[in-house]
Amino acid sequence: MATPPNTRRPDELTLEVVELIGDIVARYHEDYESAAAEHSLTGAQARLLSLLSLEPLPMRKLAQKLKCEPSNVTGIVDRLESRGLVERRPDPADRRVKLAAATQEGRRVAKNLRESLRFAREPLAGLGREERLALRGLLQRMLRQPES
Amino acid sequence: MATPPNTRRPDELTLEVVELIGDIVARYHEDYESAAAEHSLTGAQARLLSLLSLEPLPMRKLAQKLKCEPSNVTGIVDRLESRGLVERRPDPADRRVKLAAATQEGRRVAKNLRESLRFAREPLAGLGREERLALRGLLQRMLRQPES
DNA sequence: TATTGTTATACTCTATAACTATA
DNA sequence: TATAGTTATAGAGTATAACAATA
Repeated sequence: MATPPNTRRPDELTLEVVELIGDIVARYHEDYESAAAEHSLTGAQARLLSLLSLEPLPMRKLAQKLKCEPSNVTGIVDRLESRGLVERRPDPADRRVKLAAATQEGRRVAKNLRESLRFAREPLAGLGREERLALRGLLQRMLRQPES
Repeated sequence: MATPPNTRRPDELTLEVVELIGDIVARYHEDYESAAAEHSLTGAQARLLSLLSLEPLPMRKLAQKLKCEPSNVTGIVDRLESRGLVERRPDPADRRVKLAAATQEGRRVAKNLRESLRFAREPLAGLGREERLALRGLLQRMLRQPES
């Protein structure tokens, strides 16, 4: 028999776990925003800069990754560009495309940002290696669930 | 000897777990925002309404819980009030205070909102009872870590 | 004097629609 | 025609500072 569609009301344990995840999410966000603020960045700017610290991306692609409209990306990149953290380059293959890329300074800031994320150290500090392995496995399985 | 302050660079496994948590956070947020949008609410409005569905709160207290300035709460409550989901009541004990409270309709919307949070069902659907118990334990221990 | 809530202001993020330059 | 990026616009969230009412 196939698994029935999951339309039942979640049980007590599930709700409890969902609430805990909500707490983790809140904690993660606070840490992320305050780490960004320490570098005079907004959350959106920090996320975009972090993406670009890995590789240059077309504006369109950035919008997809940030899950926002392309018109928003223009403004965020504008602000980062005016601070010298990001630059726009032409795409040799398609003259319509502009590639946004982190400058050297931008990569430096992105690196500092990553390292100042307290969340990376503190909440996990109470877990031993075995527990982190277990947590990793559980999170991986959760993320492997279909979108809908 | 006391445990040394945790200033070391996080190891590979920790970074991996942090990244997974980042993915979970992103997924949770998408779901939360889209559940809110289905009820024509913004994320901030949904969070505030959810708080008030439990108990009436002074504007000041709401700002603390939402971790924003009190002046912002005025606007969010204004918008919810204009839709009949929230109302302001005087506090008999202190005439400076205004208590924000969910209306009956507001509580109904908050309940729907909670139940339409897909995150409560799907990502956890792949985990059995034992795994959920393990996850709960791990998350609880993470949240028990000090703030700083 | 201190506190509560509000107003005024300015900035950022957001979506939508219209525009341009390329393809 | 279709696509990439931009501009214009309007609404919402945010912090800061100043204010009225109350403690």
